[in-house]
Amino acid sequence: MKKTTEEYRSKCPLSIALDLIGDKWSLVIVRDLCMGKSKYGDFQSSPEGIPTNILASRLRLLEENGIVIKEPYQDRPTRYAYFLTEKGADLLPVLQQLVIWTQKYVPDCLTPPEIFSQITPQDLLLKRER
Amino acid sequence: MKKTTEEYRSKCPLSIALDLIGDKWSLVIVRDLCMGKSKYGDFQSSPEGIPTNILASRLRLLEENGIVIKEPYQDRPTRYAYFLTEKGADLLPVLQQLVIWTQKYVPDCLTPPEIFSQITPQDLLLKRER
DNA sequence: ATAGTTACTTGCAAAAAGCAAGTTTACATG
DNA sequence: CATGTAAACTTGCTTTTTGCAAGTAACTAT
Repeated sequence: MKKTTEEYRSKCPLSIALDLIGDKWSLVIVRDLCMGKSKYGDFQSSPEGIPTNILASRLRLLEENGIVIKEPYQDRPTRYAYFLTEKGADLLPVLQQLVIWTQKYVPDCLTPPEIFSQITPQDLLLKRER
Repeated sequence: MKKTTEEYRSKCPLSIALDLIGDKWSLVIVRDLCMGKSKYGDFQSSPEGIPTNILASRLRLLEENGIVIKEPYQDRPTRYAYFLTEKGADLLPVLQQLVIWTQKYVPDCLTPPEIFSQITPQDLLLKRER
């Protein structure tokens, strides 16, 4: 995933998207955020087993790119919970299409909770506000 | 991108999709195929400037994963042109959603040809048959 | 005969990923 | 009070992947 200051490979919107979130881990974190996870340990406990240094660096990059924001959820020590921004929530249709594709072509993959295919980016943000 | 024989990180359809095409280059090649490019040199000449060894390895993996097929377009020496399979063409909605997202959030990106947002996976395969 | 084209492969250096261990700050227990 | 546990990271190091440059093979054109 691209550091914010670097240049894009081209001005094609597809390649820019891949510069920003085109790696093996970023969208896995976004998926977890869509499913309501918000703390560091939540992401670590996902079945893919993301290495902790990669998780920390991806959260930083996702924040730099305006896809997530972090908010303190306690003091002493200050700990942060992570949430999707509108920009991040708008990645949901991308995730949904990826899931549809895999479901069609990869036999032994799981079926996500029904709600996953039904929610919209707005739903994710509304959940946030409550 | 995943070698065909390896295991997936999990059985989640999202992470499987990323195991298969979650890297910086695979979908750039799929984009070019959607736009009618088919020869090695066509992919090389795209503005992103894919390194030739990466291009060769990605075409091999995309073929192993059933996303592209190659067909000889001349003999002496035998040269192959690459085309999307149905599985590959069905990645179009993913690309379209990625483009919508970038257009919404990244100011100075280009607008793809109007046809790109209008075509369907079936159109790509029909084009093939002619 | 020489140069050019197309589609690659090979070798090597640089960058990124992955693993294990360590650090920090605080709470909980005996 | 000392020890242990937990959450959220960071650091160090090895392995893998990427990226660049150069080389190769099989023709075609001049």
